[in-house]
Parts: sequence; structure tokens; C-alpha cells
Amino acid sequence: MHDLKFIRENPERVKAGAANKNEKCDIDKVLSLDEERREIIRQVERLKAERNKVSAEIAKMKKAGRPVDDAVMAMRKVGQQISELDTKLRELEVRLNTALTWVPNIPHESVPVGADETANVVVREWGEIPEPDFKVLPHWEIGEKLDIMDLAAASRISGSGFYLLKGLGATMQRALINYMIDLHTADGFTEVCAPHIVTSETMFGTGQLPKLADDMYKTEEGTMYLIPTAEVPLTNMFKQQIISYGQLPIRMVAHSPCYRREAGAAGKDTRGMIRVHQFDKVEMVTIVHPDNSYDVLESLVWQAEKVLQGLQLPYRVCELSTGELSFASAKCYDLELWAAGVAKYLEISSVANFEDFQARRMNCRFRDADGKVKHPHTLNGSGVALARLIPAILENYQTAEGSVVIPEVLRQYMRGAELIR
RNA sequence: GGAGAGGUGGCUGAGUGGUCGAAAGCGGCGGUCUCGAAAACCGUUAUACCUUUCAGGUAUCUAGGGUUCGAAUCCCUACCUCUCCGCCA
Repeated sequence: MHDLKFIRENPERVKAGAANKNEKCDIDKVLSLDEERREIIRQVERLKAERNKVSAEIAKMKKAGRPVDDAVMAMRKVGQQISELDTKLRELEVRLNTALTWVPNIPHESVPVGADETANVVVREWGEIPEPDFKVLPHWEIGEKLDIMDLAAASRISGSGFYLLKGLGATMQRALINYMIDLHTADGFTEVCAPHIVTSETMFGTGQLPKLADDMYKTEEGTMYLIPTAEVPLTNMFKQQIISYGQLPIRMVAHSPCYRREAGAAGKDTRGMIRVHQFDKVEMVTIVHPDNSYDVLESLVWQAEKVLQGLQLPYRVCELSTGELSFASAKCYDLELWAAGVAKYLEISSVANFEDFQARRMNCRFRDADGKVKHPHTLNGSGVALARLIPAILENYQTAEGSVVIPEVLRQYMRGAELIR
């Protein structure tokens, strides 16, 4: 959500930002509705000022024992005009706000301009891409073979787009969650366990609504939604709050399931765990002073990288182009993990700075050192997504004998197991 | 699910139709004092919007309606919190 005044003063910047993001929104409509709105405010406030003045006089006249009937009659008429104008104003504001909620955040000036992923920039790469001398099985084959994954059972239970882990597969997921949360909390992140079912206001706050309504699962009454990421409850913890200066920066981490309908993605990555309706994720959220949010963005990327380096998995860091940026973000890095079995990079983490876009939507503020109340910047990053991490491990740690070596950092969380066979 | 109580500024908490944007306290900020700090004392301390600016105006006491010339104050609805009962992991 942008400040109306900002749009009024920088219409071309807002339009260009939306265009570069391939977002459709009608800035001219926002501007004309705003103009109309201000005209009515001018009228109605003049009437209200008069009413207040005369009402005060009526009080005095009554005290003095003078007749007030004429004044009361006149104000009755004014009151009617006011209520008509107020009704008009309310309707106008609803339309204006609706138009405003569809205006995306503007990309940061450093973001490469481009329509799609071909304009993304690889910032750095880490680790060696393995070149095994045997055929690496994709994770769904090795998983079934080792009896740690049962995709057929998952589809019997829930239909297509779900996975089921068992035995050391399920243990590995739990181990990964513990490994990641321990890593982040050791670096100062506070662990949080938050609700997975949230109100539409909450979904609006982080920018999932209105745009992504069709990508989310909602309850029958349509008023509650299943979270697509823990970013939603974590960031919204501070909805409508004023954070004291000393509390910043706020750094949180949570594990949660993520529910996504993946509408429109049918036929894409249909096999295995790569694209599913429910997956687990460890998510980091930070709320920081606007002055240093871009430094925090870099450190948040590093925090996610630490997870992958600890697991000794080769990856690369990509800076997303404007066309790839999500509705609410101003700048975003993706971490992509090499998966030997499917022989491609898997997007495993997304780390983004939303500047004050989300804070405005949820009316989250902080009291600055000068005592003034301002909007903080919000950021989040996966740290990281399990449903793609597990495939990468099963494929990259595969041996010629068809077993899977358990990464060293996980063994303490897996009763000391070293190998799945 | 049933019954009751309540939601006021950053916080606590007065205020039941007419200078109430709202007492008081706490907190914050500035100052006096001090080598410095604490204490004490003095002062100050909301936000948004419109006009436009050495200024004026409007709105905001959970939210949305209603009554009234005039609502924090009266009425209705929703939401939330608390207490008791029921149910239950």
C-alpha cells in the first residue's frame, strides 16, 4: 500500500514500477477518484465547521434563556446535506481504496529491469556441481525404493499434489526443521509458533489479498484462510501495533506448513515433491528501521545460505528482475539449489525486502529515536523450504549402490543414523 | 454452547448529551540542579486528512449504523477481552 500523497506526487514512477512488474493497475483512476474525494471533503468540511459553530452558539443561547428554534431548524437542514455528502464520500473512498489495494510495490532502483526470469542476475554460486559416474535417480524413485516416501498413498489420501514421508524420510524432515531453527535461533532469531488459519485482514496485511485469493485455501464461510507461508502470521503479529524504538530490529523464525492451491500450475512439475499443495518451511521474518533494511536484506540472504552450506549443497543466488518480483516486494533474491536427479536448479528460498509496503497495509508503526511514529520496513526469507530441500538431498547425496548418505549436520537429529538404504 | 462484565491517548485510568482531543498518574522529550547520574522541581508531549501554512478547518474515545442542532456519553449490530457454567485435546 502506498501513501496517496506519494502517488499523487509521483504518478509516473508508480506507473513505471507497476509496468515493470507486469502488474495491471489503474493509477489514473486512483488519481481521479482522489480528486473527486477531495472536492467533496472541501464541501462537507465547510458545512461541518458551520454546524459546530452554530451548535456551540445554541448551547450558549439556551443557557441565556434565549429562543433557539430558528438556529435548530437551520442546522437540521445543514445536517441533512452533511449526511448526504458523507454517504457520497464513503462510497467514493471504498472505490478509491479498492483501486489502491491493487497498486503493487515499486521495485528498488537497483533491481534489474526485465519481463521474466531471463533477466534475473546470478549474483554468486557456491559449491561444486557433482558429476557422478552413475545414473542419479530422481527423488521420487529413490524415495520409493528406500521406502521413505509414498506418493501413491499421499494421492489416495488427498489427491494429486501431495507427498508423504515415512521412516527415515519423515525423520529427515523433522531433523532438517530442528537443524534450521537451531541455526537461526543461535544467530539471534526468536522462535515463534503461530496460527496457520488467519483472517482475510491478516492476508491483506502482507499483500496476499486481494491478488492471490485464488491461490489460497479458504474456509467454507470464506472469511478465514490457510497460510501459504509463515510470513503471514509472523509479520502480522505487529499489525496495528506501535513498536518501541528499543524493540527493533525484530527477528523471528518459525516452522509451519504452507498451503497453496497452485491454481494455474497444473501440469508443471507434477512428479515428486517439487510442486505440492502442502509443504513445510522454516521462515525468517524481520522488522527493521527503514535506514538499514537493505543491509538487513543482504544478511538475511546470508542467513539462508548458511543452511545450505551447512548441508554442503551447491547453490546459486539470483537477483530477481522486476518482472519476477512479487506484488508486495521491492527487491528479492532467490536461492536455487542444484538437484542432481532432475538435473536442474530448484528455487528453495526467496528473500525479500518489502520496505514499508506491508507495514502500511497492516498499519504497523514504530516510534523512532526522535519520538515520531513511522512505518518500519519488513523483510522475510525462507530458511528454507523443506519440500525442495529433501529432493536435493536425496539426489545429491545418492550413492552408486542406491543408498543415500545423511548429511553430517543432521545425524545428531536422526538418532545417529548415517545412511538410508 | 449458556449467563454476565467490559473495550477511552504509548501505558494505567477519570469522564453518562453542550468550550472533551478528552482529568490525573506513568512513560517519553526539553530544562533547572550536578563533575556526572539518580532524586526533586519546571515545562512539554496524539494521529490522519482538507485548505494551505508565521495559520485555519475536519475527523478520530474498538468498528459500523441510528437518535439529536449537538454524542466518549443514549439506542442497535458486529468484533474482541475478561469472569462463571457446560463441553473438550
